[in-house]
Order: sequence, then structure tokens, then C-alpha cells
Amino acid sequence: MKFEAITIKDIAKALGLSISTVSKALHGSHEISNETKAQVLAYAKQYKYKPNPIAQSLKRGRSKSIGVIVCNIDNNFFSQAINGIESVARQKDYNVIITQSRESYDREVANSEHLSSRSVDGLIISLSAETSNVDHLVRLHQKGLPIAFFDRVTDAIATHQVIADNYKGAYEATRHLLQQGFRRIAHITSSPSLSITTERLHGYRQALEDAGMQPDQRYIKLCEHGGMIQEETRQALMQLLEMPDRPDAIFTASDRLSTTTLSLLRQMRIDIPGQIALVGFTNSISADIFNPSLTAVVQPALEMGQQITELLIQLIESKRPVTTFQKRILDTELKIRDSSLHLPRL
Amino acid sequence: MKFEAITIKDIAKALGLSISTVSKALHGSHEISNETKAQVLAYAKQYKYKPNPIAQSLKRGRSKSIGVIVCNIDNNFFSQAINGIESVARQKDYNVIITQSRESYDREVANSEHLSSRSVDGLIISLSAETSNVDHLVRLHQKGLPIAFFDRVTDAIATHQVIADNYKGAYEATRHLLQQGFRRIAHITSSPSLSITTERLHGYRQALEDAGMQPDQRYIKLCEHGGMIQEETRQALMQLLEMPDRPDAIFTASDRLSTTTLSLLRQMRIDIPGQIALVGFTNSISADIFNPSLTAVVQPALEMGQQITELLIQLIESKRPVTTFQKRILDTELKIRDSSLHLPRL
DNA sequence: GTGTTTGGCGCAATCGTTTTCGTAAAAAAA
DNA sequence: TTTTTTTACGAAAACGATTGCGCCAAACAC
Repeated sequence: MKFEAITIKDIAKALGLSISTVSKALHGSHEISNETKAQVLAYAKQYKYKPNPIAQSLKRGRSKSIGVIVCNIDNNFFSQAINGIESVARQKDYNVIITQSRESYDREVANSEHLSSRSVDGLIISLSAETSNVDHLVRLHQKGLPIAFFDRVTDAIATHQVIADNYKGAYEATRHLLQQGFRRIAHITSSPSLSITTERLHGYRQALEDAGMQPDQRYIKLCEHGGMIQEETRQALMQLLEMPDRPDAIFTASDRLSTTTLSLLRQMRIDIPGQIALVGFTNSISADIFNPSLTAVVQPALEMGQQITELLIQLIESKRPVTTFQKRILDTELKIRDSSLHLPRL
Repeated sequence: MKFEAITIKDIAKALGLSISTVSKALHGSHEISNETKAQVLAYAKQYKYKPNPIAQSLKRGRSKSIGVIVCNIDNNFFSQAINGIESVARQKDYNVIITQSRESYDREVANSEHLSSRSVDGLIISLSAETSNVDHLVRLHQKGLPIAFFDRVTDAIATHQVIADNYKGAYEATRHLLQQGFRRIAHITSSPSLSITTERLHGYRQALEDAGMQPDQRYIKLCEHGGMIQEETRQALMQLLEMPDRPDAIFTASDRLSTTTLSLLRQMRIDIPGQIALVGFTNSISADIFNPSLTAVVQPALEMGQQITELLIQLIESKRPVTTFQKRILDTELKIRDSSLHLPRL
């Protein structure tokens, strides 16, 4: 079964013209008389001629498609970002091919190679939690493939980046907990190799220090798999809960960590925020119907997707090699809800 | 900036062979001596030769990619389904191009035409809420483009379908509410043109009738935009709440309607399930941390995505025209949580 | 009337691959 | 030795579109 479309050759035959004449007519070349142009255009319109993009890609050496690698699409942050990517790409007539690394280094490598061999014109990437080495991307980049990073970025490749203000987001979240009167504030975060981890960790630490407190390493839990493995998150949480001076608040550093932590605490029948308060990075559209509603650091995911796509397309379409790169840092928003309220002591 | 890869021609030149010999060697043709094959293969491996998929597509007339049109990806049902689609597609070496209709008929038409002109080999579709006419798809199908439907299907095109057992899911949800002692059970659902709407409505009605009750049209609210427009859902809900014999339970028919309804009820400070119980179709991974945790009809989204992709690829790769089609109906699961508990009257 | 310009179009190469067909040399059969 | 078969390879067309170049005829200049 296959899909037969009308080609330039069909038009040429039907009108008794040569293939090149038709092609030029369709492109409005001055070499072709208005008469012939009109004739060709009319015929093309009538039979709904659409140039075969595959043939065009082959000829032009560009496929008008961009590849995207994120860890996961069933996560509101990334699905919103993808909405942004798609909207800009479509508007500029690029196709988007989405792939998921599921936080696995191996899948990220496989996807990047697969996409580049599928001749995407460029790549948009948010690194996987397992990725600490970006040689696979360096290779592609050196061969001339435009790459742009968002969210989880690396400085090992000189290119555009779009991130949220992770430092400030984390700082504000932590300061908010401090202002609410919490003192033993734990932080559950992802793999230390991720840019977002270090930035958020930094914001968290700085807020504590600015409040005259000494960040305590025991209160910081790293989850290498970024919440993809629930057991890992559970253990991190258990370690916190079993401490003699157990935290009175937790700041979680990602969407999945936030929902997983909330879910686990509820399963353990731990009252939030009564026994432990919770603030998390999350773009979940349901954060206000969680139990309790979840105080969240919200990233401008849609805008991030839009901007990184614009930057990538600039890179792709640039005639001359680009040598100066942008690092855009977009503002986050702290949405205060019930999970971080300091209840009066009973 | 462009990405230069090694071609078959480069290999030919380097080894002093002809292009066709190299091609045949790479394909293991019997026409080529083992010696030459080994030489070519070694060279190809060393220089990481990858056939240019665009050239292959042009030659073969197939692009090894499939298009997907869903209303939305930031919705756990669809993102899970896409996970299923991707996993099967990737395993069979197909690319997946995902697009969103956002419940708009116009965008669905535009996307389907764009995808077909981008020479996808086939299309997987879940219809938009606004779509009542599928002529745009009929046209493509008649031209020979393989199409397969999941979730929101149509019988206007003879092809494979994969759906959840919407009738049974709705029946069980309604029966559950009845068993809990609720009597005035309302139903908020999507556009009546959608298959899922009629099937779920049917299950809802039948459950009431089997309990000796007469379905009351006033308790059934249709949202043409399937929850994409919050105001529409709000009005439907308000109409229910303002009825003299206001419902004591609501059964919502889709992911977005469920979360929106829950959110609205909470904003109005209506106690769930005390004043109104709630059961919804949803695949939200956070349903158990909602407030209250949400009793849900869960669809096997991943499996649905996998199965429809297998069926589509069968269609694409079939040598002879396929004349018998499958309609697979997968089981749903009712997850009972707090939102539907009948509390003792105070 | 000869020479030059220009308008309008077609030829053919090209992108990278696949595939049919032809052919030279080597091997086998006569 | 001659004929046939086999082996191993190359030439070329094709997929659909783009584009530089060449060509013919009409229009113009002189």
C-alpha cells in the first residue's frame, strides 16, 4: 500500500512543458513567461500539487526537521516545553521529532545518533540524569550538527542555552520555608552531574547561609535517577525521616521528585505541612488539587521551549559560523499553596 | 552550517570500486565477492558510514516515519499512549512525528495534510473534540495513506481501531457510585460527536437503567471542547450545582474534565465526596495525591499505543491491500479511592 | 542586412541510494 | 580448443526537485 502524489513531472507531461520549466514556474522565476506561470500554477492548484519534501531535502541537504531529546514527555514541564518547541517549529515550517531518554545515558546516546543519522537539521536537548559525559554530543557538534540545550545544559559545548533561573527559584523556595518558620529544611534533588542540580543546590544553600544557617550535608539527598526509580526516592526520604533531628520541611528539586515525595509522605500518613512542609519544583497543572495543594516553583516551560527553538533555528539557518552564543535565563515563579504553610503549634 | 556525512560514493572512491558495488556489498549481495564485501564493510565501519535515510526514502518511496495526531500531549493518557507508540515504532525502526490538534478541527485538518505532505508512511489518530466530519481523512485514506485510529475513533473509514472498553468502564464507574448509595449521578462529558462520548454515555445510562433508574437528561452535560476551555466546563458544572435536586455525584468522562471539575469544586469549597462524589476517567499518575484522591477509570494507554502502532505498521508493510480490519477493545480498570466514598450522613 | 541583446524555455547534472542490466574475465563443460 | 556457465563487477536509470547553462527565436541596434 502506498501513497501516490502528483509530481512536478506529471505537471510537465500534462502541460507539454519540461520539468525545469515547471519547477521554475512554481518558484516564480523571471525566466518564465507570465502566461506559462499562470498555467502551471493553475494546474498545480487544481491537482493540489505539493512538492515532495523528501526530494527537496535530498537536493537541499536539509530536512527541515529538528530532533528533541528529553527525559520524559509524561511530565508537565517537558510536555509544556514541547508545546513551545512545536509551536515555533511549525510556524517556521520545521518538523519536530521527539524522543525520550527516560533518564538513561544509553538511550540518550542511541537517540542522538539515531536522530542525526535521520538527518535532522538540529538537536534540542535536555540532558538525562545519568549523563555526565557528553562526548557523544561533542562528536556530533564537531561534525557540524547544530545543537541547543535547555533546562539541563552543559558548558562542554559552546552553543545556545535556555534555562530557568534555577538559582533564584531555589533561593526563593528555601527563603519562603525559612520565613514560614521552618528550620530543618532538607533538599531532595537529582543527579549531581546535572546543571539544574548544582544551580538549585546553590540557591538552597545560599538562602540558608543568608539566614545565618549552616547548610547541613545530611539534609541533602541526591537521586541519581531523578525520580524515575521510585525506590531510590523512597530510600532518600526514609533516610531523612529516620534522622534524630528529622527535617521539618523538604524542598524537592524536580517534577517527578515532588510528586513522588508527596505521594510517599501521604502513604506514610505523615501530615503535610503539619509534620513536614513541602515545596517543589513542578509544572504540574494539578498542583492546586493535590493534597495538600503543593507550593511550587514553576518554570516558564512553554517560553523556554519557544526560545530554545528560535535559537536553534537561527543556528541552523545562519549562513556564517556562529561564534557568540546566548545563555538565556528565564524567571521562575513561586506559587505558594498549602503544603508550605506553617501551622500554629498545637 | 551543515552536517557532512560520509556517503557511499566516498567509499567507492576510496576503495576504487563503483558505487553500485559498494551498495551491493553493504547489502550483502551474493554478486559481490567475500573479499570485496569484507573490505567495504571494514571501511564503512571505520568511517561510521550510515546510509542517508532521505535518499533511501526517495528511492524506496517510503519514509519510515509515522505521523501521530492527538489533541494534547500534556495529558497523561496521551503521553502514555505516545510512549507506547514510540516504543513499538522505534523497535521497528520508524520515526514518530507527533502533532497536537488541541481539540481544534482546523488544526487537525492542517496537521493531517502537513503530515501526509511530509510523506509519513502512515497516520495514527485520536480525533479532536471538534471533529464531526472526517472527509479530510477519507481523502487521504482514499489516496492510499494508511490510517489507524485509537481512543477517539470513527467508523467512516474502514481501518484498524484500538479503544478502551469505554462502555464497561463507564458502566462500572456508575455502578460503583450507585453501590455507594449515590442516586442523583450526573455525567459531564465531551463532544457528542466523539466515539468515546457515546460509548461512555451508553455505559452510564445502562448502569442506571440496570439499577431500575431512569437516566435524566438534565444530569448530562456536554462540553464541546472537551475541557480545553475551562469556562465551558465551569458553566456545565454550575448548571448542575444550581439544579433544585442537585446531583450527589458526578462522573466525568475525560482526563481534563476530571481534573478541571475537581479543581472547580475545590475552589467552590464543595466537599468531596461529602457534598458531591466524583469519579472520572483519568490516567493521571497523580490521582492518588489529589485532594481527595480521585476514584478513576484508568485506560491501558501504553498498550493502546503499542497495539495501534503494530496494526498501523502491519498496514504499511502489507504487500496486498488489507480488507479485514481489527477493532481491539482493551479492558479498563476502576481504581477506587476517596472521592467516591459514601460517607455516613451526619 | 548583419550583429547583438533578451526573453523563454529545455537539457543535463546533482543530491545519495537502489536496482536492473550488461559485460569482461575466469571457471567449467564440451 | 571452443563453447557455455559462473563470478564479480560497473554503467546507467530511477526516485523528485533544483539550477546553471545553452539554445533558439524574436526584437533591437547599427
